[in-house]
Amino acid sequence: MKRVKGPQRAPTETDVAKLAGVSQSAVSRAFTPGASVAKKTRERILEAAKTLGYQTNLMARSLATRRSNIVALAISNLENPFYAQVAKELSERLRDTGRHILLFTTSADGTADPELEKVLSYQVDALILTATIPSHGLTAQCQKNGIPIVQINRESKISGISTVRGENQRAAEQVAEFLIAGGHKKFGLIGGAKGSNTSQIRQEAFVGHLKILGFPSVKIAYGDYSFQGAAAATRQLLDLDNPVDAIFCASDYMAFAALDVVKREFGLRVPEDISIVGVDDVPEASHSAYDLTTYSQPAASLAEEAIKIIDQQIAHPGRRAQRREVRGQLILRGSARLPNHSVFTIAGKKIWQP
Amino acid sequence: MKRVKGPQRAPTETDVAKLAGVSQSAVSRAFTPGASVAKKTRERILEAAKTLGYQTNLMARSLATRRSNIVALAISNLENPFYAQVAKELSERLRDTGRHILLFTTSADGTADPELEKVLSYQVDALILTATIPSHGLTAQCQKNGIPIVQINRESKISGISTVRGENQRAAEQVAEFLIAGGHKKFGLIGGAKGSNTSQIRQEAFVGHLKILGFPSVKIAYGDYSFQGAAAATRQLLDLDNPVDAIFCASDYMAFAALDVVKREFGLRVPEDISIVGVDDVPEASHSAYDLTTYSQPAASLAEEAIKIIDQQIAHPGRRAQRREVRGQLILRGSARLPNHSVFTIAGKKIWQP
DNA sequence: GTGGTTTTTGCATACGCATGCAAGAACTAA
DNA sequence: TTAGTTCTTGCATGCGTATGCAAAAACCAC
Repeated sequence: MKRVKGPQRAPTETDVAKLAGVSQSAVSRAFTPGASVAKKTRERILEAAKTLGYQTNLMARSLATRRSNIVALAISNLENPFYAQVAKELSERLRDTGRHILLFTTSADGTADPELEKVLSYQVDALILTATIPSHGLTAQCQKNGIPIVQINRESKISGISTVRGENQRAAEQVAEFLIAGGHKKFGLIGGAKGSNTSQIRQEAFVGHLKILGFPSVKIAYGDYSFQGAAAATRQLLDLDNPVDAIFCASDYMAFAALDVVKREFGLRVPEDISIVGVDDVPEASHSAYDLTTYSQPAASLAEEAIKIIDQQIAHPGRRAQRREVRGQLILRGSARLPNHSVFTIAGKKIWQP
Repeated sequence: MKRVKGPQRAPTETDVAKLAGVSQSAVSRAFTPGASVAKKTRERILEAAKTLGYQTNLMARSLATRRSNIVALAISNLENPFYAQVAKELSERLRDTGRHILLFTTSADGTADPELEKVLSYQVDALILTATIPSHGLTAQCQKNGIPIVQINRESKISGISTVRGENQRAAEQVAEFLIAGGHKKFGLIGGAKGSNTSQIRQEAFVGHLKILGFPSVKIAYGDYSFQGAAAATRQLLDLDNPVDAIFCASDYMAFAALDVVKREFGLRVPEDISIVGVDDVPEASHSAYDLTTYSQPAASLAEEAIKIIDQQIAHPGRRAQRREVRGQLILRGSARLPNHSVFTIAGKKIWQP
């Protein structure tokens, strides 16, 4: 009795062909939808493939077809549940169309990661970035090779890059109005990274809108999108001579840190003493531990739109980059004081309709 | 003036060779560490490559070398911050050795996902599973082709699969002792999925140890590792005629749900009325919102060990599967009553040393 | 300068799959 | 039955890189 030892090589189309008594090309066609194979032959081939345990070698296929069915996903903040959720949504949607994600965790937000340049080596079909800005070189290369780039949750001035984002401006403005309606007077904002334009847009809209409405002085600190950074930023805003009584955070994740500091270190009551509002509406925001009022930015829609853009760009390579905005809404919970007017409860959900 | 239109094909080694005035093989060697190329030639080639923006085509390379430098990672619970963290750690460590992650988000815990079978098509060098059990077919195929499989945080009876896990048994026993020392008498446990052996081991150890110590009756409910599931399980344990006053949860993520329900729905004070203990010590556990007492299971170490195993298996294909246990410790925070003896504070950290 | 040793280089081929082309098989209509 | 169609099939080649082998070049010692 002979025992098989050591790793064997996986069966190839040639192996299958031999067993089924056909040519390698026939086998290839049997696995190519729409190719010309007789029904009977096809069955014979599939059976042979099954008994051998044959699986298409996608490396070889992609070498021949110049399509890998792999999409690169660059994430800087996987510990932020928002991006974890985006990753999950993307993964599931891509899977449904037979594609998979090659994961790149980039270091900091903002600047480009040299590691990311290697993306092209993998012959990916597209590149999705969350909270990451690609280098000029990478962008140029992708453009040249017709690889679409989509940024999620970041604007980009670079013309070749498509964009999917939430309602940054409207979110900031509505939060501003909401906090004013709640009776607040001393506003603070915790931005993300200074280089992040998403954060910047929200900041400008928040500050600008408050100014229009009669509150010209908004205190600003930066949390760098990290938990620790946001905690430090919160301390900054509360250690002022005239500390703020309402904080708008550029992400839920940072808002969690703000809540922590506000309650534990400063002993403040939320929302009686201070209101905290975030952006994203991650699942944790609804946990009673945080119970965070926030402007939502639905990960599922972001993922969906991003993939739509990719597919369009692949189908029509010439087409120019797109910018899409996904709708969100203000989710009223317990971390911000409710205005005593214009708040309605519909189907158990609180709505603010000024 | 001629404008370049449409996507161009990426430059190949042949292109570089032509520009540098050498053969394609020379270019290949210039990019292969340890290959025989004259220093001068190499420089000329690298320069040519640079001006053309050449990047190795990894599909072609992996076709020729039979190594893809891609590791498949299957994750069922990306929304659980513990696994997000594991993914991050894995990604960073693999990146340092020039490898990348192909992400598979599998559906439920426990059973095999047919989608995962496609893993082999990508010619991955290894397969890392978190909270996922591969099908027999997949396992067999991997064995045959010499592709190592490592499970993180799950045991496996299957002989071909390596395992990296935390101290499941010790964690459960120590938590049991700790809760007894805290004066608790009515114990509950929230398990993960019924099919999860990790959960089962913890359950048996917890129940068994409590029995030895004189508490034979432990109430059990299953949270299926999901937030909603754990919330329901908590209700179950508290709706009993004789409700529990201490709950051990098979994961921090589920413990968060338990805390939520206990506080919001039942109005209980933690830890005065009830103690909640988790396992994992995810970053969120230290947030004051949860302030969760938990037995740690360091993601970084899990990732590190998993990769070590992979590398060993690749280096020595014959070697048999390994099982490793990563050490953790009981992290004392505010969600569980402290015993009034044997608790010490060292460097700001509370330690329980019975 | 010579013979021998070591390094460097190119040629040819393999990796596994896809696909244009032409030959062969099957089928249709008269 | 035959000529004309339509389907199937195999052959040959290409995708971009790696590598064994032998030829060429460079180097070395005397």
